[in-house]
Amino acid sequence: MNWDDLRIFLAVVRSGSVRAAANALGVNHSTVSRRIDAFEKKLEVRLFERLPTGYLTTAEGEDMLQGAQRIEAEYAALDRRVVGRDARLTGLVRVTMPGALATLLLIPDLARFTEAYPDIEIELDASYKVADLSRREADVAIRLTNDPPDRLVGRRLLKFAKAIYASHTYLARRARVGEPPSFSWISWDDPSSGPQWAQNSPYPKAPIRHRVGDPAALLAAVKADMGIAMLPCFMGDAEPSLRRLAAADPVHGRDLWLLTHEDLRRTARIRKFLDFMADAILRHRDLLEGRRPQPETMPARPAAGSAAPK
Amino acid sequence: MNWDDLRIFLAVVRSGSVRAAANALGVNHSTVSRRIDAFEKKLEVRLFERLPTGYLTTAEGEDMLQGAQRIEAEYAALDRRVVGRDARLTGLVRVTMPGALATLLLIPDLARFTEAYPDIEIELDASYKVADLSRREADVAIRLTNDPPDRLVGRRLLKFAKAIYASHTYLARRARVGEPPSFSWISWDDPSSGPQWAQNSPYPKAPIRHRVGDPAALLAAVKADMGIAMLPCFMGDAEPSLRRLAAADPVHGRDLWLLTHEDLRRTARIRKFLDFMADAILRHRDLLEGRRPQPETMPARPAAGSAAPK
DNA sequence: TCATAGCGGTGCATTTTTGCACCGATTTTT
DNA sequence: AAAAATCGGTGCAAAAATGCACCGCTATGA
Repeated sequence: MNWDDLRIFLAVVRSGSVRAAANALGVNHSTVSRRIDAFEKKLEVRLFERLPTGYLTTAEGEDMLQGAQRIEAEYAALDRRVVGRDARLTGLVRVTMPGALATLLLIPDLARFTEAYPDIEIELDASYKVADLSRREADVAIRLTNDPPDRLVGRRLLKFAKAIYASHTYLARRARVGEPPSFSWISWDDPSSGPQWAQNSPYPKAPIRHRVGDPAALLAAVKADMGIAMLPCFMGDAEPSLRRLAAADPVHGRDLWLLTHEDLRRTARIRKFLDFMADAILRHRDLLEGRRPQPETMPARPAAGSAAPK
Repeated sequence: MNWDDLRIFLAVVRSGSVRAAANALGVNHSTVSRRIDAFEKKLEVRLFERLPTGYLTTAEGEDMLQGAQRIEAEYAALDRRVVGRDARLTGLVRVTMPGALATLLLIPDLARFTEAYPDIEIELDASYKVADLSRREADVAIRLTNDPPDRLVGRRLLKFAKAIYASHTYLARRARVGEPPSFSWISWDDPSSGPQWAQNSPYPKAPIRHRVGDPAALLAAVKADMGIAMLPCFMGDAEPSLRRLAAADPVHGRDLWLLTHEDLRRTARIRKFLDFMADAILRHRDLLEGRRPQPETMPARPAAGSAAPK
């Protein structure tokens, strides 16, 4: 058996089509089609049904899946073992972090790192997908969580702050002195927020009028006077045209972690990257923890009472 | 990582050279050389030192070995799982058995099996190497043992008999009536026999004059009047020119087993083969258990006492 | 000492694998 | 209903892998 066939097999099982698998594998879709055909011929087993919408794994294919996954896990462990012993400051570091954090804050720090270590390459995944570090989908994760996975090691750097923001223009129009504010929410489709977060907010009566799935777009919407929104403080406080509402302290829902896999923590280039980025992020600590608000130019009073959502 | 690289790596570690590995893998030695070079370049690790006498695994290569072996074991299990579900009476069955048993007894039975099942192919390994059935070096083992491995399933068919034989001509020359016999031993270089077996035999004073490493050659040497030897009864009793000495019962050292791997026992073609060969071997039971001695034409008296070796 | 047998490595030809471009079918979106 | 986007599959050219034949080196055996 050519052992590489299983790698193709797994990609197709997971992706559901030869084209998606080809994308994941970085090869042409015709290659995947032919590799699966050859693999089935060799085993004399039908692994997939060919449908117009893609490949459907057969019962025999399902039957191979657990064994294939164990093999994949072993390859990943071997790979980490090899990479883990690399003492050189050269090579690739794969990094995953929230896109907004990258784009609006940390890209200059990444740039400084690559200048300091010209033989290290960064591959940045800012897609919000949760990378599997055991399979080296990423080597380092900068992640917002209160529950880091057991297999990962790293540092809890700081408490990540959010607050409610609006534009000056919006406030001038919607929050006149002596009148209750007539705000509406722009919400972020964030699965980690429950459906009641607006009701638990300082503006429970404000309706959710817009929904935006991308944090950068959310920021743009607030700046465009479309409503109020809960934004990370590093985003909101960096914009002169925006103002915090609810003069109370911002909320600290989750922590910001800097994580890698146990097997990679001694990899020289990864250690350097971790140390460098810990340092860089801690220099942004006040901004990230919400201690750099814009000076108030037009105060707004929130409704009495309720704590803001996480 | 191209997962097939590990298969090449393992073969080289085990074989000690690219040429031996190429033989084991069934490819050209230049392919192995290039594959290892490419693998090392990809990992940026030196796995082997190149010596004039072959490849020597480096510390980094040794470090990968256990992981690689686990991966190999998983592939083997997957392979068995796939083969184990094969309900057709077609395909290859790999069989291992002692060469002498094949050549001098069971080849006609194998021939009858392949006539009965024309779509099943037999690959016979009669090399005396102990095949690893978990890696499908063989699917079926006909094996002399008193300690079958736990992972294998099968039947203990019969007690395998050996006895001391000489040619008629030899006996006429060396065992005259009224005189102590002046025999010498031809021994088989069998690591499973201790060094004292001759002293524990009925002819402890007979010196070991010859050593022969191949059972077929041992038989030929006895027929050529070179001495006496312990032979399997199915060999000795089938030769009219030979006679048993020590008229006592032959010795039954080990049992004859018919074995396969647990995962393959439901493979249709393997079940058929096992049933067929069990039947065939049991039809040879009397011969294999030593109950078909040639009629004595010139009896010889052994020294009093000692049991024969296993 | 010399012949033989083993070894690793490589140029070139052959074979195999892969990518490209395209096809037709089906599903989804406008 | 039509356009667009997805899908699986395939002919042909390009790229990669492999085999063949050979080289030079070292170790072993006669």
